[in-house]
Amino acid sequence: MPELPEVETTVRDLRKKVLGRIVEDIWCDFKKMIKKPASFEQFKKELKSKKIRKIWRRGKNILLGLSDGRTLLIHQKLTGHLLLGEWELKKGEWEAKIPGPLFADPTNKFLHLIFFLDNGQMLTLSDLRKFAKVELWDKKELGEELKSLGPEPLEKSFTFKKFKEALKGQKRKIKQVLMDQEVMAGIGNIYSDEILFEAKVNPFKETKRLNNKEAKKVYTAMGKILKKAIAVKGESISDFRRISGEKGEFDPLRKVYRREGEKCPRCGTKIVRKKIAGRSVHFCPQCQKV
DNA sequence: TGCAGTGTTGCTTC
DNA sequence: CGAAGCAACACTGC
Repeated sequence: MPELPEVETTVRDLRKKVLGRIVEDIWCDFKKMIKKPASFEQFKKELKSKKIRKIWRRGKNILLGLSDGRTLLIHQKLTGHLLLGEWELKKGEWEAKIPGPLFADPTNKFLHLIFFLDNGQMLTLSDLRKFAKVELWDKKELGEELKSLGPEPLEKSFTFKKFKEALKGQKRKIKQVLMDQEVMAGIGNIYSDEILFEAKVNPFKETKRLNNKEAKKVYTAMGKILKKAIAVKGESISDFRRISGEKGEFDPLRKVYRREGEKCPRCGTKIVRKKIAGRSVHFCPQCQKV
């Protein structure tokens, strides 16, 4: 599940490897993932010969700025992840050259989209469940598209004061609010559980019932957990991999997510799993009392 | 064996 | 309007 730390990891890896590269050709076997422009042929035509000039992140979106001023937006959703391989020209046709160790990992074999680049590299999207979306936006439309996203949790400008304002008037439980991309952008199920454990706040806590001290703890834990996760290149409990195919190293640092029945590392109480609005939530019933 | 569980987003429903 | 439910999809585990 690529959330903010995984998307940030991908973006930093991409900057090192594909900045300045030119898209020579594109292959796709699941054209429904290309949402804009509507036709794949048009998408291919518009991307061909364009240079990748800028790479950044907004929430969970990967953004590639192109030499014609347009931007390629990739949202990996649940199981999508980008991988960097190589191609070679055989009998006048592109052929993907797949590094053995990378594609020996079963999560890396669901290739549905390939960008053939000008230096013999290929940037591919592996996505088991095929929920990922890819869009090509004009500059002025992109701003409109991203407008609904809330602030970036790690931006310096997202102060505790701004955080409290974002929580103001919320009628849902704190876990739901942290995961709402319009409130703040980039947090999903894994990191909301980990942040609330770190803050010792119960995920079922009604947001309006958080006192200043608790809100501060959630805010501080949010910064701490997200930065830590970025430093170790994200989690790989499920499908996420770095573009090299390597796993992120957050998994052993995970305190509660998917640890139902295991002992809380703080107090030894068994971690429980419950549901909030149809999604699983993991927490320590002792450390995180309502 | 079959079916619930997995979790992001956007659309539909209430 | 806001919140809940469900579909998009495919594989795993019970």
